[in-house]
Amino acid sequence: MKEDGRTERASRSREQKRAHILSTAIRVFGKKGFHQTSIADIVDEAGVARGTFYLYFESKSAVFLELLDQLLLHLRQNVVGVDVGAGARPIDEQLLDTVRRILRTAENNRSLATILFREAVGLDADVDRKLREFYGSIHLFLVGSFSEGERLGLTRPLDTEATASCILGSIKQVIEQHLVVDADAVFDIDRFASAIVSYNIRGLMPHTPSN
Amino acid sequence: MKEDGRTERASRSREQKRAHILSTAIRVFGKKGFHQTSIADIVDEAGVARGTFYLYFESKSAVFLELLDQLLLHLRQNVVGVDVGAGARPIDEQLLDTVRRILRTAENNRSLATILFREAVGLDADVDRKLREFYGSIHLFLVGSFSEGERLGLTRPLDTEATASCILGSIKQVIEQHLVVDADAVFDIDRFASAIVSYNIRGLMPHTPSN
Amino acid sequence: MKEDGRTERASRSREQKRAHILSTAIRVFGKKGFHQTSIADIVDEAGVARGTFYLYFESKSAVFLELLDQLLLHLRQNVVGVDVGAGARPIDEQLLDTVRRILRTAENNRSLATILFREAVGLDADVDRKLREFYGSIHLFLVGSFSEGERLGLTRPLDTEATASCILGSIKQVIEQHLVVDADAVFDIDRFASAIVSYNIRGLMPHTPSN
Amino acid sequence: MKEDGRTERASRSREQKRAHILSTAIRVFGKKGFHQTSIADIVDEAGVARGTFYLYFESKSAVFLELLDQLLLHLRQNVVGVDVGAGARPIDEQLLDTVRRILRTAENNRSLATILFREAVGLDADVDRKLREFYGSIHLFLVGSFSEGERLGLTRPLDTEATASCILGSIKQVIEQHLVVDADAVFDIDRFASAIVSYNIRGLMPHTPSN
DNA sequence: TATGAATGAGGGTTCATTCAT
DNA sequence: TATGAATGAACCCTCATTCAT
Repeated sequence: MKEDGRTERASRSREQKRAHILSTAIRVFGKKGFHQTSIADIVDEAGVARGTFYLYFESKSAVFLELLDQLLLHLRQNVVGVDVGAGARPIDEQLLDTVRRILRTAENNRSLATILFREAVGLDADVDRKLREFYGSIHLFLVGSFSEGERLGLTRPLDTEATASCILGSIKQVIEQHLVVDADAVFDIDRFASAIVSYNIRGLMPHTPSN
Repeated sequence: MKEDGRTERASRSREQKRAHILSTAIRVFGKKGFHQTSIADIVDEAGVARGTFYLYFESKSAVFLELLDQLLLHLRQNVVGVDVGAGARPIDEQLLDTVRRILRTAENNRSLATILFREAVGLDADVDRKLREFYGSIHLFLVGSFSEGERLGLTRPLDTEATASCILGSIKQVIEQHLVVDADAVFDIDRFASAIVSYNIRGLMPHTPSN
Repeated sequence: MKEDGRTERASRSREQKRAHILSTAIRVFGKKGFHQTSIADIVDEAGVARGTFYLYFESKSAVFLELLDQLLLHLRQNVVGVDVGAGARPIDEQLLDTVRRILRTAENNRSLATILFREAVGLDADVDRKLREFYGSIHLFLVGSFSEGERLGLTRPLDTEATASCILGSIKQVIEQHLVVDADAVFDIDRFASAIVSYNIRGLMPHTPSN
Repeated sequence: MKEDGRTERASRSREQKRAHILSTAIRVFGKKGFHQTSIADIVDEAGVARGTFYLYFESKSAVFLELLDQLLLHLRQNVVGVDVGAGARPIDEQLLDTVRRILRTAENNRSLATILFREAVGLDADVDRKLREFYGSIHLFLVGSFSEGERLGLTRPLDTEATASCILGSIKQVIEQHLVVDADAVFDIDRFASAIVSYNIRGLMPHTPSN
């Protein structure tokens, strides 16, 4: 039977509908919060039947976990180490780029970011673990970078763990305050990225730059 | 009249019972989280009847709001400006003391802090407003301090708003990471306070200290 | 505090309400069958709120298990061995009494019996196990009785297991056919008890009685 | 016209597919029970699409009704009267053959028999009526046989109705106990048929046979 | 005929809150 | 004031059945 065309089309449509429900869920979760959002809210907004939701997602928690994964994946891709090789671009420029990418990702996924910052913790064991792993891996990455930086003389000696928390917290707070709380204000990525890097760099570098 | 004594005693007892229920609620919320905690959990643990709870608190949200108030009050009391007058103690020492007090308050109210960091956001409109006000006032205070500091030549020119978020985020993250997430580890207040201040000061000061 | 009276009264009332819901459940299950009965049916008929049901019973299955226990207990109490001692009443009279008691128990709990015969099997693992245990213990008891009877020369040599099934089946079928299926007909206990015993005895006795 | 061939083939295939689904349903119902079996279980196991099921059967109940019909037909064919004419084989041999055939039918359709005994009653009105009719007709047949037997002096005077229930119950219980409950044990047809007939005959015959 | 995505009524259960005692 | 039984709205989820392709 030559059903490829049909199957393929169906498959495409399946993907689309799944994506449609997922993006609706993101929007609604972002607007009302996880606990305040009922399956009814999502399916009403998405214009599908109650049961349809369960064709694509196992449960309310499952869809949340999925959109969380999606955001964490985006963010992870933007956290990269700096290139310290000869001929590499200046470190502060590299850092600026990284922070910019992170902020841009957050801005492009404002609903997701809102969810991440407003709801994600304390939801359920799976979500908690996932978040701990995510922040844990970022934390670990920063700790490693500081050790390396110190070895290369790029940073002063630091309490690497505490400092990693400080930097992580800086970025989180900027996103939370200026993207999530002040949801209606424009989010000036360059401004905030510069401020973060400038603030952080000066706190890390062994010598004050001449400028 | 004997009435007075009775009333007073009753009144005292009323306050005590209220406090008893409140502290029980703090404990239970801290252990299980807000949504996972039912009124049944609280009254069972407190050893009072279901209805009694509603004699002292309007609702589940109301009790949460109250314990939130309690924590925010504690914290607010510890955020004080530095004394820049002649003969004042060195600024970094003053800052160190402030951060120490904040961390100590968090440690002394670990359940409350846990709730604050894990549950408070996105709960309901009242809680949200209260948190926004709290962080907003801290933020404002920091912005004001930076302006003043800049005027006095104590800090370099800064994006005051963004930098305020960075500092706030640093402290929040240290508490969240090392007090809430690593709940079983010892929380070395002096170490973390030093790290925070050291990290922040060097990022703020116009000139690198000589050491 | 002298709350004994209140507590006691409350306790009594609690028992009564529980019994009320249970008997309602028996009636409704008996009328509509387990699967066709919803919690809504029971609480509507009992005149209590949905949630009230769950104050007294853990689940729909739990209430079923409980009423099943109740009936099996009644029935078990009526299955007793015959007294073969000197001066004991004639065996057939004793058997007649036993069968009469069983049938009477079934009649007095017609709804329960209906449920037992119409619904109980295949419902869920717990129920299944309980029924298997019940019939198994009856079966075992009969097998033992036959062995003993054979030893005493009271019965002819038999395939004890198969014969136990036959007798058990006889009684079950009489109840099912004449109490459950012909629910509107009068259930003449004496007649059916006599028929069962007469039919069974003659199949078991080593010698045909002279008449 | 080639049409015929195609139609015939299609028709054959239609019948085959129907039979395939039906036998799958029997297997699945027998394994999991009616209520625990979903349409999804059946179509998955059968390897057809959900909608296809409804091309061949009206509903879940309808397919159950049909497989019930199938089993009842098998069983009905095996319940035949004894030949009392001159030169006929001994009555007990004839009865033994009948019981053997019944047990063999049950064994050959173990899934169906399991369904019959574990699920059939209380399912829905149609099934109930069908079962009542079936057992009613067997019952009627036995009652008639006893009347005839009494007239011919082959049986003692009996409460024909009650006794018919007893015999029916014996056979049912043996099947239920030893084929359905002890599903893993070997089902020794000859043994159980002998036991049933021996037990029943001696309970029915006016005189003890000389052996 | 065959498909399988879509439907939506209906299920059992929970729990914050009320209120008669 | 204290009690705890009672309430019932709201929740998440299932699944027999339908229907566009």
